[in-house]
Amino acid sequence: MTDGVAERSRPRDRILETAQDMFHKHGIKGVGVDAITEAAGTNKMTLYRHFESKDELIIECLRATAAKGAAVWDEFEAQHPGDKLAQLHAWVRKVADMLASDSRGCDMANAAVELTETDHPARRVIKELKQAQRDRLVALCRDAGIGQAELLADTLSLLFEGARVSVQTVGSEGPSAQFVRMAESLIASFRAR
Amino acid sequence: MTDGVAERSRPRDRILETAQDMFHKHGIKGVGVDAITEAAGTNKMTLYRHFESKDELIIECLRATAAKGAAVWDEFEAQHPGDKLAQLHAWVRKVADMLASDSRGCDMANAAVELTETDHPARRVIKELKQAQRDRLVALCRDAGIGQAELLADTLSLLFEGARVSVQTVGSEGPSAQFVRMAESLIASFRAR
DNA sequence: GCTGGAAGTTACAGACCGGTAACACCCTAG
DNA sequence: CTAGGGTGTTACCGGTCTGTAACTTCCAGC
Repeated sequence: MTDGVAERSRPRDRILETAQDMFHKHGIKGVGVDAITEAAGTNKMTLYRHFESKDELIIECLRATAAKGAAVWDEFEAQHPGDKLAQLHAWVRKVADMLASDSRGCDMANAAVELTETDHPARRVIKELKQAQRDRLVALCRDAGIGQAELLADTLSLLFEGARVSVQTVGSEGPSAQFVRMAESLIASFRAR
Repeated sequence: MTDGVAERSRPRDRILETAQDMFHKHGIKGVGVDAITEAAGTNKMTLYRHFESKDELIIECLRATAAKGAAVWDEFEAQHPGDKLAQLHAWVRKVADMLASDSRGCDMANAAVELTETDHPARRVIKELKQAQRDRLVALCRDAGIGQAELLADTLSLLFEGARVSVQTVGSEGPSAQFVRMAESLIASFRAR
């Protein structure tokens, strides 16, 4: 039987899960490794047996978060098999849900804000993952039969990214409240070209 | 004669200027008060004689940065007196300049990412300043004779915010490179309605 | 020249940080 | 039963952080 937050899974998994959650809520520099291990029901030595440094843990967390995001895209395909336009609209709704239910924005973007050293090992990972996200959105737009797929995907990307930041600064009643309307009318106008 | 970075102005002004610069480059949690005072050519005691805490210094820095931003808007008015549409286009160009010349994004947004405590004193200041920014953009759009001024301003706000974040994650060659094209075609389509 | 306030200096308190060493424990595979 | 690897525990290192105390130095206004 699992007991509450920290499942009785293997320590490494608990650490990774807990670290993702705490980094998301309190920021990377706002959480120490001691706090993570305590919340994960383990200890610092065990963490350092599985991750060679906090930086590596950060990277693994970002990869795990991105993998969860990729899984959501797979759900779109499962729910609307072959219907790329429906998948695009599902993405818009999903984004709106995230904006309404979470006020801490994108972990990768937040990490990029916090980790200012240009040669920080996490930065290239962030760039890779964000480019993969963008590529997937471009492919979706293209496969939905939209002409200027790159431009639409980039525009939607910026709206998305901006909305997640805006929620953090002025809350979900600010400009981000109009995200669905903006995205839908954008998609419509690109389809009309 | 001023010697390099730290002008021979009054210590409080030097601290404020230096702190703005260092917070912007290295993040709030990435800079200690000792480092600020040293770079400002003064010392920690003097800082704490002028600011009651680091948090208050942060707030003053945000206000100062916002004031500089407001001054840019005044330049638009000076360069295109009465021509609100030209001022809107000047804003678009200015944003593009910022995206190309600075890779560290908006200080207020970055602060919101770093200061995760919901009751942090800086958070309400960030919200106030961001709302003021938004209000000014709405007014500009409305005075430019655009019908759905709020919606256009909110859309431009999200594009802007998203572009500044995107520069931090994937660089200035990513989606943010299309900002001008997106903004201009948006303005055109709103004007056509 | 004197005085008073602003600024500089040194030292320190107390907390937290990432990371490591040494050792005890437990549980499973053989 | 035993061996060994994964895990837990405690203590510690060296460094950094915000913030303060006590004292000295400087400089402008009178």
